[in-house]
Amino acid sequence: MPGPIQSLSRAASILRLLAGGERRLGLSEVATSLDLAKGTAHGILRTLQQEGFVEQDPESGKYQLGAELLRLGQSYLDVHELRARALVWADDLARASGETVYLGVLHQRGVLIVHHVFRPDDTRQVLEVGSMQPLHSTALGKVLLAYDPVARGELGEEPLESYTSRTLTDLASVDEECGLTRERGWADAVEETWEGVASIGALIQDRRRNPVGAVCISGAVERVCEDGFVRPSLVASVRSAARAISRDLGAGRF
Amino acid sequence: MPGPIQSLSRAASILRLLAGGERRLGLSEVATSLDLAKGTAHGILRTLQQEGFVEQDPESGKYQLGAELLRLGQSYLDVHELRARALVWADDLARASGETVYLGVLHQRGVLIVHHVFRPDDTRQVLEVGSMQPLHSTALGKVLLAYDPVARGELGEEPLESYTSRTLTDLASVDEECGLTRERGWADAVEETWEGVASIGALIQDRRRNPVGAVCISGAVERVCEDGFVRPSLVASVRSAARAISRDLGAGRF
DNA sequence: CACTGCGGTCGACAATGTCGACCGCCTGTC
DNA sequence: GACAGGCGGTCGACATTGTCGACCGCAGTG
Repeated sequence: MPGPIQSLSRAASILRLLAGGERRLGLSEVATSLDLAKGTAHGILRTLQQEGFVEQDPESGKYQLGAELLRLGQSYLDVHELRARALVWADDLARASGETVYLGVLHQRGVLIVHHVFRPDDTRQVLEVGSMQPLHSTALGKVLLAYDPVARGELGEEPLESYTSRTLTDLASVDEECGLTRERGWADAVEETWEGVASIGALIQDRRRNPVGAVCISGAVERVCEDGFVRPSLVASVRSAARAISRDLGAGRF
Repeated sequence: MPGPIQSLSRAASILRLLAGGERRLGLSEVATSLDLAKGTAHGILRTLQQEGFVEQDPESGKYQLGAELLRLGQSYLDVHELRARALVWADDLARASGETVYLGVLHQRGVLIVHHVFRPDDTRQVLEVGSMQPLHSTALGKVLLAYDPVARGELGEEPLESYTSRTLTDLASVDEECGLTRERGWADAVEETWEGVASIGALIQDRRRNPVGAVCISGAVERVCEDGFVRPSLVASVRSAARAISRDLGAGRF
Protein backbone atom coordinates (compact mmCIF):
# COMPACT_ATOMS: atom_id res chain seq x y z
CA MET A 1 0.00 0.00 0.00
CA PRO A 2 2.54 2.57 -1.04
CA GLY A 3 0.29 5.59 -0.91
CA PRO A 4 -0.51 8.03 1.81
CA ILE A 5 -3.64 7.52 3.87
CA GLN A 6 -6.13 9.98 2.49
CA SER A 7 -7.90 10.92 5.68
CA LEU A 8 -4.60 11.49 7.46
CA SER A 9 -3.20 13.72 4.75
CA ARG A 10 -6.39 15.71 4.83
CA ALA A 11 -6.23 16.02 8.59
CA ALA A 12 -2.68 17.31 8.30
CA SER A 13 -3.80 19.85 5.74
CA ILE A 14 -6.53 21.03 8.07
CA LEU A 15 -4.04 21.45 10.89
CA ARG A 16 -1.71 23.42 8.67
CA LEU A 17 -4.60 25.54 7.49
CA LEU A 18 -5.57 26.32 11.05
CA ALA A 19 -1.96 27.09 11.91
CA GLY A 20 -1.64 29.45 8.99
CA GLY A 21 -4.73 31.55 9.43
CA GLU A 22 -4.43 34.01 12.26
CA ARG A 23 -7.96 33.64 13.41
CA ARG A 24 -10.28 30.74 14.09
CA LEU A 25 -11.92 29.13 11.07
CA GLY A 26 -15.46 27.84 10.65
CA LEU A 27 -16.36 24.41 9.33
CA SER A 28 -17.47 25.75 5.98
CA GLU A 29 -14.33 27.82 5.56
CA VAL A 30 -12.20 24.77 6.19
CA ALA A 31 -14.24 22.63 3.81
CA THR A 32 -14.16 25.09 0.92
CA SER A 33 -10.51 26.00 1.43
CA LEU A 34 -9.47 22.38 0.99
CA ASP A 35 -12.19 21.35 -1.48
CA LEU A 36 -13.79 18.90 0.90
CA ALA A 37 -17.43 18.08 1.43
CA LYS A 38 -18.67 19.63 4.64
CA GLY A 39 -19.50 16.26 6.07
CA THR A 40 -16.00 14.99 5.42
CA ALA A 41 -14.35 18.02 6.94
CA HIS A 42 -16.62 17.74 9.93
CA GLY A 43 -15.72 14.11 10.49
CA ILE A 44 -12.03 14.88 10.47
CA LEU A 45 -12.44 17.93 12.68
CA ARG A 46 -14.54 15.98 15.16
CA THR A 47 -11.89 13.32 15.44
CA LEU A 48 -9.10 15.85 15.76
CA GLN A 49 -11.10 17.57 18.46
CA GLN A 50 -11.60 14.35 20.41
CA GLU A 51 -7.88 13.74 20.26
CA GLY A 52 -7.12 17.27 21.45
CA PHE A 53 -5.42 18.43 18.28
CA VAL A 54 -8.17 20.92 17.60
CA GLU A 55 -10.42 22.95 19.87
CA GLN A 56 -13.78 24.43 19.13
CA ASP A 57 -14.90 27.75 20.46
CA PRO A 58 -18.21 26.81 22.09
CA GLU A 59 -19.60 30.24 21.38
CA SER A 60 -18.95 30.65 17.67
CA GLY A 61 -18.47 27.00 16.75
CA LYS A 62 -15.24 27.89 15.02
CA TYR A 63 -12.11 25.78 15.20
CA GLN A 64 -8.54 26.44 16.24
CA LEU A 65 -5.50 24.34 17.06
CA GLY A 66 -5.59 22.31 20.25
CA ALA A 67 -3.43 21.98 23.30
CA GLU A 68 -2.26 18.47 22.53
CA LEU A 69 -0.10 19.91 19.77
CA LEU A 70 1.80 22.01 22.27
CA ARG A 71 2.38 18.98 24.45
CA LEU A 72 3.61 16.87 21.55
CA GLY A 73 5.80 19.68 20.29
CA GLN A 74 7.43 19.78 23.68
CA SER A 75 7.93 16.02 23.55
CA TYR A 76 9.63 16.43 20.21
CA LEU A 77 12.15 18.76 21.82
CA ASP A 78 12.66 16.36 24.70
CA VAL A 79 13.63 13.56 22.34
CA HIS A 80 15.69 15.70 19.98
CA GLU A 81 19.23 14.45 20.27
CA LEU A 82 20.95 17.33 18.51
CA ARG A 83 19.21 19.80 20.76
CA ALA A 84 20.02 17.88 23.92
CA ARG A 85 23.71 17.71 23.14
CA ALA A 86 23.88 21.30 21.97
CA LEU A 87 22.25 22.90 25.01
CA VAL A 88 25.39 23.48 27.01
CA TRP A 89 27.50 24.52 24.02
CA ALA A 90 24.90 27.05 22.97
CA ASP A 91 24.97 28.52 26.43
CA ASP A 92 28.72 28.84 26.31
CA LEU A 93 28.57 30.44 22.89
CA ALA A 94 26.04 33.00 24.08
CA ARG A 95 28.21 33.87 27.06
CA ALA A 96 31.39 34.05 25.03
CA SER A 97 29.93 36.15 22.22
CA GLY A 98 27.45 38.16 24.21
CA GLU A 99 24.88 37.61 21.47
CA THR A 100 21.71 35.62 20.86
CA VAL A 101 22.27 32.01 19.83
CA TYR A 102 19.99 29.98 17.59
CA LEU A 103 20.06 26.30 16.77
CA GLY A 104 18.15 25.30 13.65
CA VAL A 105 17.35 22.27 11.55
CA LEU A 106 16.06 21.98 8.01
CA HIS A 107 12.30 21.63 7.89
CA GLN A 108 10.31 21.88 4.69
CA ARG A 109 11.34 25.05 2.88
CA GLY A 110 12.91 26.78 5.86
CA VAL A 111 14.94 26.53 9.04
CA LEU A 112 13.08 25.44 12.16
CA ILE A 113 14.49 26.95 15.35
CA VAL A 114 14.86 24.19 17.93
CA HIS A 115 16.84 26.09 20.55
CA HIS A 116 17.27 29.74 21.40
CA VAL A 117 19.52 31.28 24.02
CA PHE A 118 18.74 34.86 24.87
CA ARG A 119 21.45 37.44 24.65
CA PRO A 120 22.94 37.70 28.11
CA ASP A 121 21.79 40.69 30.17
CA ASP A 122 19.55 41.96 27.45
CA THR A 123 16.10 43.43 27.54
CA ARG A 124 13.11 41.15 27.42
CA GLN A 125 13.09 38.87 24.37
CA VAL A 126 10.57 36.54 22.79
CA LEU A 127 11.38 32.88 22.63
CA GLU A 128 11.50 31.80 19.01
CA VAL A 129 11.72 28.05 19.42
CA GLY A 130 9.26 26.51 16.99
CA SER A 131 9.31 29.36 14.51
CA MET A 132 10.71 29.24 10.99
CA GLN A 133 13.35 31.31 9.21
CA PRO A 134 13.98 31.56 5.46
CA LEU A 135 16.76 29.56 3.83
CA HIS A 136 18.28 32.11 1.49
CA SER A 137 18.63 35.13 3.76
CA THR A 138 19.86 33.84 7.13
CA ALA A 139 23.16 32.44 8.30
CA LEU A 140 21.48 29.23 9.46
CA GLY A 141 19.74 28.83 6.13
CA LYS A 142 22.81 29.48 4.03
CA VAL A 143 24.78 26.90 5.95
CA LEU A 144 22.14 24.28 5.35
CA LEU A 145 21.83 25.25 1.68
CA ALA A 146 25.57 24.92 1.26
CA TYR A 147 25.89 21.48 2.80
CA ASP A 148 22.49 19.78 2.62
CA PRO A 149 21.46 18.75 -0.89
CA VAL A 150 17.88 18.36 0.32
CA ALA A 151 17.82 21.99 1.40
CA ARG A 152 19.15 23.10 -1.95
CA GLY A 153 16.44 21.03 -3.58
CA GLU A 154 13.74 22.85 -1.67
CA LEU A 155 14.77 26.05 -3.36
CA GLY A 156 14.44 26.81 -7.03
CA GLU A 157 10.72 26.49 -7.52
CA GLU A 158 9.24 29.79 -6.56
CA PRO A 159 11.13 33.08 -6.77
CA LEU A 160 13.00 34.04 -3.63
CA GLU A 161 11.24 36.45 -1.34
CA SER A 162 12.89 39.77 -0.59
CA TYR A 163 12.93 41.14 2.95
CA THR A 164 15.39 44.02 2.80
CA SER A 165 17.39 45.75 0.09
CA ARG A 166 20.27 43.37 0.80
CA THR A 167 18.33 40.13 0.38
CA LEU A 168 19.75 37.91 -2.38
CA THR A 169 16.80 37.14 -4.61
CA ASP A 170 18.28 35.27 -7.53
CA LEU A 171 19.41 31.68 -7.35
CA ALA A 172 22.80 32.31 -8.95
CA SER A 173 23.85 34.71 -6.20
CA VAL A 174 22.65 32.32 -3.55
CA ASP A 175 24.55 29.44 -5.12
CA GLU A 176 27.66 31.57 -5.31
CA GLU A 177 27.23 32.40 -1.65
CA CYS A 178 26.90 28.69 -0.88
CA GLY A 179 30.14 27.99 -2.68
CA LEU A 180 31.84 30.65 -0.59
CA THR A 181 30.30 29.12 2.51
CA ARG A 182 31.69 25.69 1.68
CA GLU A 183 35.11 27.16 0.96
CA ARG A 184 35.51 29.01 4.21
CA GLY A 185 33.32 26.81 6.40
CA TRP A 186 30.86 29.38 7.70
CA ALA A 187 28.11 31.72 6.50
CA ASP A 188 26.95 35.17 7.40
CA ALA A 189 23.88 37.26 6.67
CA VAL A 190 24.05 40.98 7.29
CA GLU A 191 20.70 42.76 7.19
CA GLU A 192 19.38 40.29 4.64
CA THR A 193 16.26 39.38 6.57
CA TRP A 194 15.89 42.04 9.24
CA GLU A 195 17.27 45.56 9.09
CA GLY A 196 20.01 46.09 11.63
CA VAL A 197 20.55 42.40 12.37
CA ALA A 198 23.62 40.40 11.39
CA SER A 199 24.24 36.70 11.98
CA ILE A 200 27.06 34.19 11.63
CA GLY A 201 26.42 30.46 11.31
CA ALA A 202 28.28 27.18 11.02
CA LEU A 203 27.38 23.59 10.23
CA ILE A 204 26.70 20.78 12.68
CA GLN A 205 27.23 17.26 11.39
CA ASP A 206 26.71 13.86 12.87
CA ARG A 207 29.13 11.02 13.29
CA ARG A 208 28.93 10.15 9.62
CA ARG A 209 29.51 13.75 8.50
CA ASN A 210 25.90 14.20 7.46
CA PRO A 211 24.61 17.73 7.96
CA VAL A 212 22.03 17.67 10.74
CA GLY A 213 21.63 21.33 11.64
CA ALA A 214 23.34 24.63 12.15
CA VAL A 215 24.18 27.01 14.96
CA CYS A 216 24.42 30.77 14.69
CA ILE A 217 24.75 33.94 16.67
CA SER A 218 22.63 36.91 15.81
CA GLY A 219 22.81 40.50 16.97
CA ALA A 220 22.86 44.16 16.15
CA VAL A 221 24.99 44.85 13.09
CA GLU A 222 26.93 47.48 15.03
CA ARG A 223 28.17 44.85 17.46
CA VAL A 224 28.57 41.87 15.14
CA CYS A 225 30.27 43.73 12.30
CA GLU A 226 33.35 45.90 12.04
CA ASP A 227 34.38 47.91 8.98
CA GLY A 228 31.61 46.27 7.00
CA PHE A 229 32.62 42.69 7.79
CA VAL A 230 31.64 40.34 10.56
CA ARG A 231 34.17 40.19 13.37
CA PRO A 232 36.64 37.29 12.93
CA SER A 233 36.62 36.57 16.65
CA LEU A 234 32.89 35.92 16.56
CA VAL A 235 33.29 33.68 13.52
CA ALA A 236 35.87 31.69 15.43
CA SER A 237 33.53 31.30 18.40
CA VAL A 238 30.67 30.07 16.25
CA ARG A 239 32.82 27.61 14.34
CA SER A 240 34.34 26.28 17.52
CA ALA A 241 30.87 25.78 19.03
CA ALA A 242 29.69 23.99 15.89
CA ARG A 243 32.70 21.69 16.00
CA ALA A 244 32.11 20.97 19.67
CA ILE A 245 28.49 20.01 19.08
CA SER A 246 29.44 17.84 16.10
CA ARG A 247 32.07 16.09 18.18
CA ASP A 248 29.53 15.61 20.94
CA LEU A 249 27.13 13.96 18.49
CA GLY A 250 29.86 11.67 17.25
CA ALA A 251 30.89 10.76 20.73
CA GLY A 252 27.53 9.18 21.37
CA ARG A 253 28.54 6.42 19.03
CA PHE A 254 31.86 5.26 20.38
CA MET B 1 -21.32 9.81 10.72
CA PRO B 2 -21.08 10.40 14.44
CA GLY B 3 -18.02 8.28 15.07
CA PRO B 4 -14.35 9.06 15.11
CA ILE B 5 -12.33 8.32 12.01
CA GLN B 6 -10.47 5.14 12.77
CA SER B 7 -7.23 5.85 10.97
CA LEU B 8 -7.01 9.29 12.55
CA SER B 9 -7.55 8.02 16.07
CA ARG B 10 -4.91 5.42 15.47
CA ALA B 11 -2.51 8.01 14.16
CA ALA B 12 -3.08 10.09 17.28
CA SER B 13 -2.40 7.05 19.44
CA ILE B 14 0.85 6.45 17.59
CA LEU B 15 1.93 10.05 18.16
CA ARG B 16 1.11 9.80 21.83
CA LEU B 17 2.98 6.53 22.06
CA LEU B 18 6.04 8.10 20.47
CA ALA B 19 5.73 11.09 22.79
CA GLY B 20 5.52 8.87 25.83
CA GLY B 21 8.46 6.58 25.22
CA GLU B 22 11.79 8.23 25.85
CA ARG B 23 13.51 6.54 22.98
CA ARG B 24 12.71 5.93 19.35
CA LEU B 25 10.38 3.06 18.58
CA GLY B 26 10.52 0.50 15.78
CA LEU B 27 7.64 -0.36 13.49
CA SER B 28 6.98 -3.68 15.20
CA GLU B 29 7.03 -2.12 18.63
CA VAL B 30 4.46 0.41 17.55
CA ALA B 31 2.29 -2.21 15.92
CA THR B 32 2.25 -4.58 18.86
CA SER B 33 1.84 -1.83 21.44
CA LEU B 34 -1.36 -0.67 19.78
CA ASP B 35 -2.55 -4.07 18.53
CA LEU B 36 -2.27 -3.15 14.89
CA ALA B 37 -1.19 -5.18 11.93
CA LYS B 38 2.32 -4.22 10.88
CA GLY B 39 1.09 -3.15 7.48
CA THR B 40 -1.49 -0.86 9.00
CA ALA B 41 0.95 0.72 11.38
CA HIS B 42 3.38 1.19 8.55
CA GLY B 43 0.81 2.94 6.37
CA ILE B 44 -0.02 5.39 9.13
CA LEU B 45 3.62 5.99 9.98
CA ARG B 46 4.50 6.55 6.35
CA THR B 47 1.80 9.17 6.00
CA LEU B 48 2.76 10.85 9.26
CA GLN B 49 6.33 10.90 8.07
CA GLN B 50 5.40 12.51 4.75
CA GLU B 51 3.50 15.18 6.63
CA GLY B 52 6.42 15.81 8.95
CA PHE B 53 4.72 14.63 12.13
CA VAL B 54 7.11 11.74 12.47
CA GLU B 55 10.73 11.27 11.51
CA GLN B 56 12.59 8.10 10.83
CA ASP B 57 16.16 7.53 11.82
CA PRO B 58 17.70 6.45 8.51
CA GLU B 59 20.20 4.28 10.29
CA SER B 60 18.04 2.17 12.56
CA GLY B 61 14.72 2.67 10.78
CA LYS B 62 13.12 3.59 14.08
CA TYR B 63 10.57 6.35 14.42
CA GLN B 64 10.34 9.46 16.56
CA LEU B 65 8.20 12.59 16.61
CA GLY B 66 8.70 15.09 13.81
CA ALA B 67 9.48 18.76 13.55
CA GLU B 68 6.10 19.76 12.22
CA LEU B 69 4.67 19.15 15.66
CA LEU B 70 6.95 21.77 17.14
CA ARG B 71 5.88 24.26 14.51
CA LEU B 72 2.19 23.57 15.05
CA GLY B 73 2.61 23.74 18.81
CA GLN B 74 4.13 27.15 18.39
CA SER B 75 1.18 28.18 16.21
CA TYR B 76 -1.15 27.04 18.96
CA LEU B 77 0.55 29.45 21.33
CA ASP B 78 0.35 32.25 18.78
CA VAL B 79 -3.41 31.89 18.48
CA HIS B 80 -4.02 31.35 22.17
CA GLU B 81 -6.06 34.33 23.31
CA LEU B 82 -5.69 33.80 27.04
CA ARG B 83 -1.94 33.59 26.70
CA ALA B 84 -1.71 36.68 24.52
CA ARG B 85 -3.64 38.81 26.96
CA ALA B 86 -1.87 37.43 29.99
CA LEU B 87 1.70 38.00 28.78
CA VAL B 88 2.15 41.48 30.16
CA TRP B 89 0.34 40.74 33.44
CA ALA B 90 2.45 37.67 34.02
CA ASP B 91 5.57 39.77 33.56
CA ASP B 92 4.32 42.29 36.08
CA LEU B 93 3.49 39.56 38.54
CA ALA B 94 6.95 38.04 38.25
CA ARG B 95 8.54 41.40 38.83
CA ALA B 96 6.29 42.28 41.75
CA SER B 97 6.63 38.92 43.49
CA GLY B 98 10.19 38.10 42.50
CA GLU B 99 9.11 34.53 41.78
CA THR B 100 8.49 32.25 38.80
CA VAL B 101 5.08 32.69 37.17
CA TYR B 102 3.13 29.95 35.40
CA LEU B 103 0.00 30.19 33.32
CA GLY B 104 -1.90 26.94 32.86
CA VAL B 105 -5.03 25.55 31.24
CA LEU B 106 -6.86 22.30 31.81
CA HIS B 107 -5.82 19.61 29.35
CA GLN B 108 -6.82 16.00 29.73
CA ARG B 109 -6.03 14.91 33.27
CA GLY B 110 -3.60 17.68 34.09
CA VAL B 111 -2.60 21.29 33.77
CA LEU B 112 -0.82 22.29 30.58
CA ILE B 113 1.65 25.14 31.04
CA VAL B 114 1.09 27.70 28.28
CA HIS B 115 3.28 30.48 29.62
CA HIS B 116 6.23 30.65 31.95
CA VAL B 117 8.06 33.70 33.22
CA PHE B 118 11.42 32.99 34.78
CA ARG B 119 12.15 34.26 38.24
CA PRO B 120 13.87 37.62 37.81
CA ASP B 121 17.65 37.55 38.26
CA ASP B 122 17.78 33.87 38.92
CA THR B 123 20.13 31.22 37.73
CA ARG B 124 19.47 29.44 34.49
CA GLN B 125 16.06 27.81 34.30
CA VAL B 126 14.35 25.43 31.92
CA LEU B 127 11.34 26.64 30.01
CA GLU B 128 8.37 24.51 30.94
CA VAL B 129 5.88 25.68 28.34
CA GLY B 130 4.22 22.61 26.89
CA SER B 131 4.74 20.41 29.93
CA MET B 132 2.04 19.07 32.21
CA GLN B 133 1.50 19.32 35.96
CA PRO B 134 -0.80 17.20 38.12
CA LEU B 135 -4.22 18.49 39.14
CA HIS B 136 -4.37 17.49 42.79
CA SER B 137 -1.00 18.67 44.05
CA THR B 138 -0.34 22.05 42.46
CA ALA B 139 -1.84 25.48 42.98
CA LEU B 140 -2.81 25.69 39.32
CA GLY B 141 -4.46 22.30 39.44
CA LYS B 142 -6.38 22.94 42.63
CA VAL B 143 -7.78 26.15 41.26
CA LEU B 144 -9.03 24.38 38.15
CA LEU B 145 -10.42 21.50 40.21
CA ALA B 146 -12.28 23.96 42.41
CA TYR B 147 -13.93 25.92 39.63
CA ASP B 148 -14.02 23.72 36.54
CA PRO B 149 -16.47 20.83 36.72
CA VAL B 150 -14.71 19.16 33.81
CA ALA B 151 -11.46 19.12 35.75
CA ARG B 152 -13.17 17.59 38.75
CA GLY B 153 -14.64 14.97 36.43
CA GLU B 154 -11.20 13.97 35.21
CA LEU B 155 -10.32 12.93 38.73
CA GLY B 156 -11.84 10.08 40.64
CA GLU B 157 -11.01 7.14 38.45
CA GLU B 158 -7.56 6.06 39.35
CA PRO B 159 -6.01 6.62 42.76
CA LEU B 160 -4.13 9.90 43.15
CA GLU B 161 -0.40 9.70 42.75
CA SER B 162 1.80 10.74 45.63
CA TYR B 163 4.88 12.88 45.02
CA THR B 164 5.96 13.92 48.51
CA SER B 165 4.83 13.19 52.03
CA ARG B 166 2.53 16.20 51.85
CA THR B 167 0.65 15.19 48.69
CA LEU B 168 -3.08 14.78 49.26
CA THR B 169 -3.91 11.35 47.94
CA ASP B 170 -7.54 10.81 48.85
CA LEU B 171 -10.39 12.44 47.00
CA ALA B 172 -12.14 13.66 50.15
CA SER B 173 -9.18 15.78 51.21
CA VAL B 174 -8.84 17.19 47.73
CA ASP B 175 -12.53 18.07 47.62
CA GLU B 176 -12.25 19.73 51.00
CA GLU B 177 -9.32 21.71 49.71
CA CYS B 178 -11.37 22.73 46.69
CA GLY B 179 -14.16 23.96 48.94
CA LEU B 180 -11.63 26.05 50.83
CA THR B 181 -10.28 27.34 47.53
CA ARG B 182 -13.73 28.45 46.41
CA GLU B 183 -14.38 30.14 49.77
CA ARG B 184 -11.25 32.22 49.84
CA GLY B 185 -10.71 32.56 46.10
CA TRP B 186 -7.21 31.16 45.81
CA ALA B 187 -5.25 27.94 46.24
CA ASP B 188 -1.82 27.02 47.47
CA ALA B 189 0.36 23.94 47.36
CA VAL B 190 3.29 23.73 49.71
CA GLU B 191 5.73 20.93 48.93
CA GLU B 192 2.94 18.75 47.59
CA THR B 193 4.60 18.00 44.26
CA TRP B 194 8.24 19.02 44.68
CA GLU B 195 10.16 19.20 47.93
CA GLY B 196 11.02 22.75 48.83
CA VAL B 197 8.65 24.38 46.36
CA ALA B 198 5.51 26.30 47.28
CA SER B 199 3.00 27.86 44.90
CA ILE B 200 -0.03 30.15 45.06
CA GLY B 201 -2.63 30.22 42.31
CA ALA B 202 -5.84 32.00 41.34
CA LEU B 203 -8.53 31.56 38.71
CA ILE B 204 -8.81 33.29 35.36
CA GLN B 205 -12.29 33.49 33.88
CA ASP B 206 -13.65 34.79 30.61
CA ARG B 207 -16.33 37.36 29.97
CA ARG B 208 -19.06 34.89 30.86
CA ARG B 209 -17.37 33.85 34.11
CA ASN B 210 -16.33 30.49 32.72
CA PRO B 211 -13.05 29.22 34.10
CA VAL B 212 -10.48 29.26 31.31
CA GLY B 213 -7.19 28.86 33.14
CA ALA B 214 -5.16 29.76 36.17
CA VAL B 215 -2.10 31.77 37.06
CA CYS B 216 0.33 31.01 39.85
CA ILE B 217 3.65 31.93 41.32
CA SER B 218 6.03 29.25 42.42
CA GLY B 219 9.21 29.45 44.42
CA ALA B 220 11.31 28.20 47.29
CA VAL B 221 9.20 27.52 50.36
CA GLU B 222 11.51 29.71 52.45
CA ARG B 223 10.63 32.75 50.38
CA VAL B 224 6.99 32.05 49.60
CA CYS B 225 5.98 30.99 53.11
CA GLU B 226 6.25 32.59 56.52
CA ASP B 227 5.47 30.85 59.82
CA GLY B 228 4.13 27.87 57.90
CA PHE B 229 1.68 29.84 55.78
CA VAL B 230 2.04 31.48 52.39
CA ARG B 231 2.69 35.21 52.59
CA PRO B 232 -0.54 37.24 52.33
CA SER B 233 1.16 39.87 50.21
CA LEU B 234 2.02 37.29 47.58
CA VAL B 235 -1.54 35.98 47.65
CA ALA B 236 -2.76 39.50 47.02
CA SER B 237 -0.40 39.91 44.06
CA VAL B 238 -1.51 36.66 42.45
CA ARG B 239 -5.22 37.40 42.91
CA SER B 240 -4.80 40.87 41.53
CA ALA B 241 -2.99 39.53 38.46
CA ALA B 242 -5.71 36.94 37.91
CA ARG B 243 -8.38 39.61 38.12
CA ALA B 244 -6.48 41.82 35.70
CA ILE B 245 -6.20 39.03 33.14
CA SER B 246 -9.87 38.14 33.54
CA ARG B 247 -10.82 41.76 33.06
CA ASP B 248 -8.61 41.90 29.98
CA LEU B 249 -10.34 38.86 28.51
CA GLY B 250 -13.73 40.42 29.14
CA ALA B 251 -12.65 43.67 27.59
CA GLY B 252 -12.19 41.97 24.25
CA ARG B 253 -15.94 41.77 23.98
CA PHE B 254 -17.05 45.34 24.58
C1' DC C 1 24.70 -20.78 7.04
C1' DA C 2 20.33 -21.57 8.84
C1' DC C 3 17.68 -18.76 11.97
C1' DT C 4 15.38 -14.95 13.81
C1' DG C 5 14.31 -10.54 14.00
C1' DC C 6 13.79 -6.34 11.61
C1' DG C 7 11.33 -2.76 8.21
C1' DG C 8 8.73 -2.90 4.27
C1' DT C 9 5.47 -4.63 0.40
C1' DC C 10 1.51 -6.83 -1.76
C1' DG C 11 -3.19 -7.85 -3.08
C1' DA C 12 -7.88 -9.48 -1.75
C1' DC C 13 -11.57 -8.07 0.94
C1' DA C 14 -15.03 -5.52 3.26
C1' DA C 15 -15.03 -2.26 6.56
C1' DT C 16 -14.54 2.36 6.26
C1' DG C 17 -14.54 7.13 5.10
C1' DT C 18 -16.66 9.96 1.69
C1' DC C 19 -20.24 12.56 -0.48
C1' DG C 20 -24.23 15.69 -1.13
C1' DA C 21 -28.78 16.33 0.39
C1' DC C 22 -30.93 17.53 4.41
C1' DC C 23 -31.94 19.46 9.31
C1' DG C 24 -32.48 22.91 12.91
C1' DC C 25 -30.66 27.09 14.56
C1' DC C 26 -29.27 31.69 14.71
C1' DT C 27 -28.70 36.29 12.69
C1' DG C 28 -29.54 39.92 10.06
C1' DT C 29 -32.90 42.20 7.09
C1' DC C 30 -36.79 44.24 5.05
C1' DG D 1 -42.02 38.98 12.66
C1' DA D 2 -41.64 36.41 8.54
C1' DC D 3 -38.13 35.37 5.57
C1' DA D 4 -33.66 34.37 3.59
C1' DG D 5 -29.20 32.96 4.00
C1' DG D 6 -25.68 31.42 6.45
C1' DC D 7 -23.95 28.56 9.92
C1' DG D 8 -22.55 23.82 12.24
C1' DG D 9 -24.06 19.36 12.21
C1' DT D 10 -26.41 14.80 10.69
C1' DC D 11 -27.75 10.95 7.72
C1' DG D 12 -27.53 6.94 4.79
C1' DA D 13 -26.15 4.93 0.26
C1' DC D 14 -22.16 4.01 -2.15
C1' DA D 15 -17.59 2.49 -3.53
C1' DT D 16 -13.44 4.12 -2.38
C1' DT D 17 -10.21 3.25 1.02
C1' DG D 18 -7.75 1.52 4.68
C1' DT D 19 -7.03 -2.84 6.71
C1' DC D 20 -5.17 -7.38 7.34
C1' DG D 21 -1.87 -11.31 7.30
C1' DA D 22 1.14 -13.61 4.37
C1' DC D 23 5.24 -12.69 2.21
C1' DC D 24 10.02 -10.46 0.84
C1' DG D 25 14.90 -9.16 1.44
C1' DC D 26 18.17 -7.92 4.58
C1' DA D 27 21.23 -7.77 8.79
C1' DG D 28 22.79 -9.47 12.75
C1' DT D 29 23.78 -13.81 15.36
C1' DG D 30 24.54 -18.32 17.07
